[in-house]
Amino acid sequence: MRNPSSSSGGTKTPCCSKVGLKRGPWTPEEDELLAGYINREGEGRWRTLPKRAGLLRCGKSCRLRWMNYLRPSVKRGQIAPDEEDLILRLHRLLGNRWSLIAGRIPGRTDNEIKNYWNTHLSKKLISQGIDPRTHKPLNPETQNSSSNPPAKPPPSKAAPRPRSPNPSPISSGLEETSSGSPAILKENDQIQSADNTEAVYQNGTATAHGGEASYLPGTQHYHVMGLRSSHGLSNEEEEDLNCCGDDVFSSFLNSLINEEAFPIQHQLQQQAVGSSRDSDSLIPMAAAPAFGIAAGWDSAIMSSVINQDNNSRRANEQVE
DNA sequence: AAACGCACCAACCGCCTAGAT
DNA sequence: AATCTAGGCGGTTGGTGCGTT
Repeated sequence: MRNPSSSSGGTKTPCCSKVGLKRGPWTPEEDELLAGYINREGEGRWRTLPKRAGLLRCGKSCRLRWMNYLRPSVKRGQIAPDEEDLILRLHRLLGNRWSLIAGRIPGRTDNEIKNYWNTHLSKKLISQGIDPRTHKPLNPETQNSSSNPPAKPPPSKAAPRPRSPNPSPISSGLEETSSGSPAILKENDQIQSADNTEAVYQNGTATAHGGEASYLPGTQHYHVMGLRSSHGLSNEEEEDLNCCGDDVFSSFLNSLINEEAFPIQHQLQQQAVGSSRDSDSLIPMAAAPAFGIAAGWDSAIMSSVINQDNNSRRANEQVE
């Protein structure tokens, strides 16, 4: 499928030097070998798994095949309307954190959700005049006339799907500031929000001046805004989080996901927009109102989702 | 019937982080 | 502290099928 020698100059991981390894679509025989081996021996040690299982594949390829296709818990078939709705809501809150989104939709993989987003939902939003990245109206004028139907027609069919080698810097409103630089909070970092609310991240606690105080215990080195993976928490930290309010965070997220939360959000956003000239701020709806609140929401959301992610992973492990 | 273009999605790539040494 | 290894993530690619011309 791809030319192995085409990798450009950068450092190669051992896995990338796949000399004599098979690539491309998996055959039923390979699937059987892989599934059979994992059912006998369990997941893990992906690098050496192919050899032990008698496969001429790299470990990454095996892992991907198992995770996205062969796992018993993977749900096949069409995305249901309620799943689609959930994806939309979660994406509005989380941006392109596909694995986190997938963690809240049982049986769906991050790859599947990512593909579905790129091929269906982003187009759907565009056709509704909504920017799929920010979930804001594409045409600023429609922002002032909220009751109007989407005025922006979808781009012509000729518009190619995004394959740019230099994708837009805005991958997610949650992790980008209006200047386009990642908003990754470290200890004592300060962020100036659109409404001049200052947020300070101190010693694992995100606080806000001029906004609502918030908390996120035990995440000193975690990317609160620019969350990258779910590995930020040690087991102890996870336990801490679990014992001090996973349920609260989870239900909080659920309430954000649920329809009834959005009127409040919208109201707050209107206030923020009204007090800010930066109406193009990339902070998404969930984070737009006042940064102080947003920081708390983000933290809560991230925390909740991380735990949900871990919980579902544990559940999956138990099932398997 | 053939050629063409588009949409879909499985698979790959590069990069990052955590843990081990 | 530095280096290595493994696992995981998001972005991107390209094969394939299907509809249109």
